[in-house]
Amino acid sequence: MTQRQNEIINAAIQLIAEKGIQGLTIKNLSKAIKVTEPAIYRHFESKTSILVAILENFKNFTATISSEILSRDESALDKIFMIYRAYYNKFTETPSLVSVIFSDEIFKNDKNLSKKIASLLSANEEMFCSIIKEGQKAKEIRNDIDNKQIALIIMGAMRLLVKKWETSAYAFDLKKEGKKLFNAIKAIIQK
Amino acid sequence: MTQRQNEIINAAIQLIAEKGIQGLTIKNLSKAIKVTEPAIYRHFESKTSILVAILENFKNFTATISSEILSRDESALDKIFMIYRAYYNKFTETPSLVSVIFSDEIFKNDKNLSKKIASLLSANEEMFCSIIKEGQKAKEIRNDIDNKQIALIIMGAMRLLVKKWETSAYAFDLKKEGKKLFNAIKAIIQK
DNA sequence: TTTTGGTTAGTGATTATTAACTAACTTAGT
DNA sequence: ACTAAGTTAGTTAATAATCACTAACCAAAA
Repeated sequence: MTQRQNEIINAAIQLIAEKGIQGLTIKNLSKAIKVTEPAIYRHFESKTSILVAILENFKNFTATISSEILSRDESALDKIFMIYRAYYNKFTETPSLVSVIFSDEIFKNDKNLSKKIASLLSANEEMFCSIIKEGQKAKEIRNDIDNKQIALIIMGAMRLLVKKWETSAYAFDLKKEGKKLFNAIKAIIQK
Repeated sequence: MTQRQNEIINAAIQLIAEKGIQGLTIKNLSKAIKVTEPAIYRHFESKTSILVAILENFKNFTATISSEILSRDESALDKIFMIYRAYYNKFTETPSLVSVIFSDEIFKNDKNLSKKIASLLSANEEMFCSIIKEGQKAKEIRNDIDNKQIALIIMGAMRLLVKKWETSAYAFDLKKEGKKLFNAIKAIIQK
């Protein structure tokens, strides 16, 4: 990834966040980084490959944090909190990323892309499920509810909080509200 | 709403579900209902007004069920379940609606539209919050967690379940899984 | 001297939308 | 009952604008 490629990717994310996928045109993109339209093609072979790069970028992020957190010797609830925090930090750093990652709409046009985002979501789900299962075995998390249901609740709440943060135009402190939410979830699921 | 207008709206929802907002073109739409492109304009003055009609349609649905359910003399948990069920029924009836309603991406291009969908979400949130508050007063729902956090958890889980149902190409029984989820949430939030 | 990263000018395809026209049906006046 | 006028819902043909993308050229850096 060259500097210019990163610049293009960031501008693309920004554009999607502002105007939706229909706002991501080569014209808008080139205007944003102050070059002419054909200059974009010196750095990406097509518009789709820009979207692929964005997705690949985020995939790297999730792979890194999940492998790092899973390997640690912490309690299940602590692991969940660490994942929460990692996401909130990332989104606080790059708010416009939310619009891209939490919207499969964007990738619906291209089958290749929609598969990619679906696998991202399911990988995340599996991670949460396995952490919860462990927590249940260790009698840290309540056992009367299926781990899949708990994972659904945890992921769903986080996603909605982030989505609300986005629609509020990032008006509140995501990290702070995220911590509040985690405490509520902790109270609810721990044994 | 004439019959033709309804036909157009349904075709539009279908198209969005299949190919995303970028698949919703007047050409595709006219092909779907087997008329020429200009014929569409005999029934809607613009493409945007079709989206407005879809949103208005769903707004009517939510307004109807919420006024109906809120007026009943039921426990808070029962009310929540009835809301859940009403949504699941609606989505089971018109699966493609999910892609439209749960995707603000689609309406991001137009400020008027994005405001509409945001107000839909916040109206829903307020409804859940007030029901939960009542349930807390009646000592039916646990009091140690803020009603806003509980609303976030309830709505978030439902949204994610529906979203998963969509990405699975409606592969499982939404009503059945919805009931399972409700039972889990019930166990978690009741006093 | 070759490579890198830009430019100008243009491609064909597609976009939403409009103009002009028409057949079929409805309504009102005689 | 019959005709005239108007409405409805479609058509063909065309509009300007925009889309992603390309060819050919150029200057500066390696």
